[in-house]
Amino acid sequence: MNKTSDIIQRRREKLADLISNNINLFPNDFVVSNTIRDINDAINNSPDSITEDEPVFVVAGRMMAVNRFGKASFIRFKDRTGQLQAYIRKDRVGDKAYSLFKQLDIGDFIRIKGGLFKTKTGEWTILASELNLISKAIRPLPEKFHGLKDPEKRYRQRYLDLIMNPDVRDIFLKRSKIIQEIRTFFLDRDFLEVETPMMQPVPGGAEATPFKTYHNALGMDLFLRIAPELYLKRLVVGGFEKVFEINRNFRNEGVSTRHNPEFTMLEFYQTYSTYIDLMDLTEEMFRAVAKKVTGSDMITYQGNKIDFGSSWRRMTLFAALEEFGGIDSSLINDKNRLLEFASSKGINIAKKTGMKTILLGKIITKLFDVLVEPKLIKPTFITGYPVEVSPLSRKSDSEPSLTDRFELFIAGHEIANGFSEINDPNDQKERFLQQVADRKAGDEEAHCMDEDYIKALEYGMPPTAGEGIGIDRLAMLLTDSASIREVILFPHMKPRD
RNA sequence: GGGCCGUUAACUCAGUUGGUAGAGUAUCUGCCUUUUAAGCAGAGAGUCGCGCGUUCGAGUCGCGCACGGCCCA
Repeated sequence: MNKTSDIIQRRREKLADLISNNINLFPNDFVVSNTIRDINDAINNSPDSITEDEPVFVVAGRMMAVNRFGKASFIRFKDRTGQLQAYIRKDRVGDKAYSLFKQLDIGDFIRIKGGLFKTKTGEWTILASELNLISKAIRPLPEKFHGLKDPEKRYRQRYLDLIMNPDVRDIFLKRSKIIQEIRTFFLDRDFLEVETPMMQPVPGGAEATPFKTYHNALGMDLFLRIAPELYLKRLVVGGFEKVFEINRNFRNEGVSTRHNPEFTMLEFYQTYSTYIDLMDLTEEMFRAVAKKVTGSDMITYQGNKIDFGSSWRRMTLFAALEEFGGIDSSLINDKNRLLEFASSKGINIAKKTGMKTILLGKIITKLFDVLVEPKLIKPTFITGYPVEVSPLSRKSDSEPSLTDRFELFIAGHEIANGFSEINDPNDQKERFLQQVADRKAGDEEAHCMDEDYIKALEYGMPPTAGEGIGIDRLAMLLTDSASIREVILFPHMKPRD
């Protein structure tokens, strides 16, 4: 690592040579007037009026390939908008510029001024009348044909991945577009975009282990948020009747192809509606975003065709357990028989929850995770979640042991979670107290009491429904990515050495 | 946490039963004014992830560790 490789050593010698010839390797006074897109537009719009002399373009970009002949060269360079070939002739740019050009390397940034012509093979090419070095690369880029493949290097040095692999670049362009389209979707429906605390004194809104930090001046512990939920609902109390936030959550758990310790979540809340309305809204939003981003409402994910166009199946948790998990409905309310069933399938529920007495709801949702979730390939809303695993969801009027809640599954992944909110402060307080008791009983991910949130509810919150959608997982679906690391620019990695 | 796989030149990869470390691209030198992974001739470039062990001798065999990938929990 500390030993300079041959190739970099040679590059450094070349740099010293350029410097001694008074070449500024990092100038900052060159005007760039055009993008490669401008040039392509000109070619597409009026190819017949183009000559070697006009129009004249001034573009800049990173040199990606060079074919050198004696006194002329073809190069390929790219900017953010595309890639273009240039032809550099010694008799056109002059002896001085050409001898500088001969010392340039793949990876360097150059500026070219010139008109366009078509080569023998019919490729539009800029014919340089001026050529400048505008930024020098000291390290060599990976080889052009095979590119950069080593996944570790791709994640650690994402910039190289982005330079070398257009598919990777495309994924992140799509990710950006996904977020932009979501934002547009909600703004168009009169939602207000807000930002709520990332550092919270009481971590709430989800079952997860938080990251802990410390505020020196205030002399207090703070937690990186595991969800924005309780703050967004405080805003609903405050009169923002439709709010959304797209931002990071942090959960102190392992990394996998589906989990990164920080991930992006969309949460939104809308008054005077129910979880049923949100299912409809969710379908509408996914359809709109998929169409805008991929051009179609039929996507392919890891070989599965997934239809975002037609309406999605809705079924209860119990029905799903019966249909996909092979669990007879007579078992659903019988803890012991369910536990027997679980162990017959090799599922150790006690180990998973860490609790002395295991709640029925925990057993059911764990069985669901293992037996049903991977089979829900087509988009499916699951409803009817038990109260004990839904401490922020409104109890169902018809069946108070269940809640007005759904989760959305696509391609075997949980994508969204939504429900009608509890707006009765006494009910919410009881639920928190039960969570505190569960925590005492060994459930380390149970919710904490948030007195301040109860106080807010006591001022009155209108009937509201809210939902969270995992943006990384949505991005995985719409870019056909098997791992969450492929849709996060800088996934967390252990430092080397 | 467990299992499997990977780590060799700047990049992508070979490397046989253990016997002087290989290729392509890239780099450097020379020739070349329409190439498309340009071509021709020549050259340089390696702590084989790290450590310990076995052996006359380890990229190769064994043990441990690190980092990464996939799968399972």
